[in-house]
Amino acid sequence: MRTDARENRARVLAVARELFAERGLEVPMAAIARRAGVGVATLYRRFPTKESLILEAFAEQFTICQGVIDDALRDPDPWHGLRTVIEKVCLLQAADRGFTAALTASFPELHAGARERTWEKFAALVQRAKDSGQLRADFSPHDLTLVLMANGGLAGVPVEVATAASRRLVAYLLESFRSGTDVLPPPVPLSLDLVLT
Amino acid sequence: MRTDARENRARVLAVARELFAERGLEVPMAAIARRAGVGVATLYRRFPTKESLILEAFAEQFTICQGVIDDALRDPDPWHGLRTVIEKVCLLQAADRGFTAALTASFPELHAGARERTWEKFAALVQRAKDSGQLRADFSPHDLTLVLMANGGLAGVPVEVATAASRRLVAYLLESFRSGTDVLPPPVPLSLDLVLT
DNA sequence: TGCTAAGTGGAGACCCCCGTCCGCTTGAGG
DNA sequence: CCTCAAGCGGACGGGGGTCTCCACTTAGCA
Repeated sequence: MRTDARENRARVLAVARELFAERGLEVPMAAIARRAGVGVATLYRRFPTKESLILEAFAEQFTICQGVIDDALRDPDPWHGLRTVIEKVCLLQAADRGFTAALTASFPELHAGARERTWEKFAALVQRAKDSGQLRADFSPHDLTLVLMANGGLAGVPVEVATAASRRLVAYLLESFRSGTDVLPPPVPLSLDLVLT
Repeated sequence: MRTDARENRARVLAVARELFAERGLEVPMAAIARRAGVGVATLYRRFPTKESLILEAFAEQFTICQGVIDDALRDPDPWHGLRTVIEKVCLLQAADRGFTAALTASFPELHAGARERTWEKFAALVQRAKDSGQLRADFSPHDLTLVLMANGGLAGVPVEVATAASRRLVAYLLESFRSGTDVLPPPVPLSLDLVLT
C-alpha cells in the first residue's frame, strides 16, 4: 500500500470515529469523506461498505470493553469490579453517540464468539459479587442489558451533558443494585436477552 | 367538512398513532396513507406537514401526562403521587416507540406554555415529597428528565419487552429515590434542562 | 335528479443517501 | 528522469423520503 494511501486510510478512520461519536451512525459517508479531505471513492476503496467502516471504527471500543471486564475479574473486590465495569462501559457509551447503535445493530456475525465469551465472563462477575454478599441476590446478568439500553437513551445530547447524566444515572442504579434493600423489582423480562446479547 | 372526509381524517389519525407507536416517527407518510386506505394527497390536505400529523397524533398522550400530574397533586400521599407519575409516564413512553421523539423533538413552540406549567407542577410535587421526608433531599426535578431519557432508551424493542423492562428500570430507580440512603449521587448536570424542558 | 364545490389518488418534482465507474494524477522503483 | 500501477475525485445510477399538481370522482343540497 502506498504511503499516501495509508495516511488517507488512517485519516478517514479517525474522522469516522469522531463523527460517529458526535453525530451518530447516520452521518453520511460523504460527510466523512469531505472532512477527511478525500473523495467518496477513496473511502469506498478502503471500506467497501458503510458497515465495514463502522465495524473497524468501533473495534477499538469493543476491545476496551473486553479489557474492562478482564480487569474486573482480576479485582479482589467483586463488587468494586462489577461497579467499575458498569461505570466504565456506561461512560464509554455516553461519550460516543454511535456506540450503542454500533453495539446493538452490530452485525451479529462478527465477534459472535467474543460476545458470548464476554457475556459468560460478566455472568461470572455477577455470581462472584452475589457470593460475596455485596450484590442483591435477585440481580440478573440481563440487568446489564437494561442498564446499557437505559444509558443509551442519554446519547443524542452534547457529550459533556451526556457524560454527567450518565454518571448520575449509573450512581442511582448501582445504589439499587447493592445488597440490603428489601423491595423486590419486577422480574426480568424473559426475552430481554434477544435484544443485546 | 364532508362526512367521508371526516371519516378519512379520523382513520388516518388512528393509523398514524398505531404506526408511530410500533415503528417510531420515521415511518413514511406513504405507509400511513396506504394502511389508512387513502392516497398521500388526502393525508397532506388534512395535515400539511408530517410534523403537524405527529403533533396531532400525540396531543392525546400529552394531555394524559398533564392529567397524571394533576391527579398526583391531589394525592394525599406525596411520595405515592410522585411514584405514580413516574411509573405511569414511563409506561406510556415504553408502550409507544414514537413518544420520546415526539416529546423531545416536539416543536418547542407548541404547548410551550403548557410545558412550563407542567414543569412547575412537577417541581411542586417533588417539593412536597421532600417535605414529607419520603424523597431524598438531593433529588432534583431535573432527575425526571434523566429518568425519561433513560426510559426512552428502552424503546425500539417489541412493546411487551419494553414495558417489562421499563417496569424493572423504574422500580430500581424509585428505590434509589426514596429517603434513607447515604450515598450521594453526583450533581445534576447543569445544562440538562436544555434537553427536555 | 342535476349541479358544484369539496374531496380524492397517483404521478412526479425535489432532495438526500449509498455505492460505482471512469478518466486523470501521482508516488516511487529502475 | 521516466514509467506505470496504484491511487484519486467527481459525476452518476438507484432507491426512498417529503410534499405538490392536476384531472377525475362524489357527497349533499335544491
